[in-house]
Amino acid sequence: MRPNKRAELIRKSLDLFYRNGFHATGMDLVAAETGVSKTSIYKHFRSKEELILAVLQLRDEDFRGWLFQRLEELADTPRGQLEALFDALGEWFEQPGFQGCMFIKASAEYQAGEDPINMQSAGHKRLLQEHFAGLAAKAGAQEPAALARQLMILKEGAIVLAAMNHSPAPAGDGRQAALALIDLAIR
Amino acid sequence: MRPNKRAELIRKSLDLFYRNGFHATGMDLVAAETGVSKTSIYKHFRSKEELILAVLQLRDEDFRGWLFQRLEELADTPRGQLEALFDALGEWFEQPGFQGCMFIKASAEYQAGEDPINMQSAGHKRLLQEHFAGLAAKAGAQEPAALARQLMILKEGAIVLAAMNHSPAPAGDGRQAALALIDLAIR
DNA sequence: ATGTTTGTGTACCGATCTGTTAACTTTCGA
DNA sequence: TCGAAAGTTAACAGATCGGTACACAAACAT
Repeated sequence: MRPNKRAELIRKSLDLFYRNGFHATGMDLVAAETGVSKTSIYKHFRSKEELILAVLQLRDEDFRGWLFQRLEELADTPRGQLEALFDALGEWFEQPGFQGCMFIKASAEYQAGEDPINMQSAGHKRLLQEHFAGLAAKAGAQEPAALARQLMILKEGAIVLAAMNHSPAPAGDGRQAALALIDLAIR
Repeated sequence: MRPNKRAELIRKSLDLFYRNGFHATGMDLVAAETGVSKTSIYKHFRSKEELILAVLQLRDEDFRGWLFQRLEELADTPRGQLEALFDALGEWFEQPGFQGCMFIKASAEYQAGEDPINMQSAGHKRLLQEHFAGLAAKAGAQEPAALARQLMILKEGAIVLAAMNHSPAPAGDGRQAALALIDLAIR
């Protein structure tokens, strides 16, 4: 399979899983929507789980790449980038196809702690948290890790509520809370 | 069906859906685990969706009843009850079977805005938010609704991260953030 | 030109999905 | 005690699930 075709298969699968959920999306639908026969799919992915893991890896790279770049565009200081977090999230919430965080949904459907899908989802969150902790340290926070954990909590909560209520409003409330917490953590 | 038996069916179904997920739990398993024949189940619930809605209603009553009572036990002032929120959540996170918020998972699996399951999940969150807003108003917050929305974001984020990482730690971080936000909102 | 790899469509596998039909038991009030 | 209501088991629909077998067609390097 040409690398392009493989990448396209993963990306289209991502759209399907993101819109319909994982259990609710059958491999027949994946084959029909991607235009790749089920036989070929199973020649490159030993199971549906392996395809999901590839989808999550793409999502991880895409999302972190987008978010970190957007933060750099919005601010050029570490503190400024932390403060811009919920501005970027607000832009995401307003995108037409926004349906919440793919990793939250993945770990909700595959919630066993030792499940590879759950572990990969947790890994994504860990990478985000480490990035925020690095920014917090550069910004001079007294407890960078603690601030990063607080911002992560705000971020996940805002995503969940925005998705459930189909409203971008939680970005504004999260932003206000984040600014206050950042202000307290960095003097 | 005796009311007791019906209630038991719903409660056992709740456990199954909570542990395994909604799509991943078949009605055959529900019948086997509850001891109620599938024929009888479908005599009292027209579809799996109706059973899920009954389960969510029970969960809503149980959870709000438990949380609000626990807050009253932990503090006797409105502000104290808001401050005790993450102490109560921490207790929940440490319970053996904790697997996250049932409504977040329900709305993740049934994410269409007009889906009754999604609407019922959003209704549960709205009731919680209104309760917090009432407490915030009694506590003298300048913008009770805004504080309630911020606390909701913290709450959902802490639940999601505690479930994904199988750790009660987010309760402590959420508590610290909540105390700071409450202190800023109520002078 | 030829043989190998790679992908294709199609039909199929056994299992499971939600939901139903039918005949038989239990329960329980009149 | 009798008869309706409600529950039971068991088999069965029709569809879909994840995954595979097989025969065939295109692409490719040699």
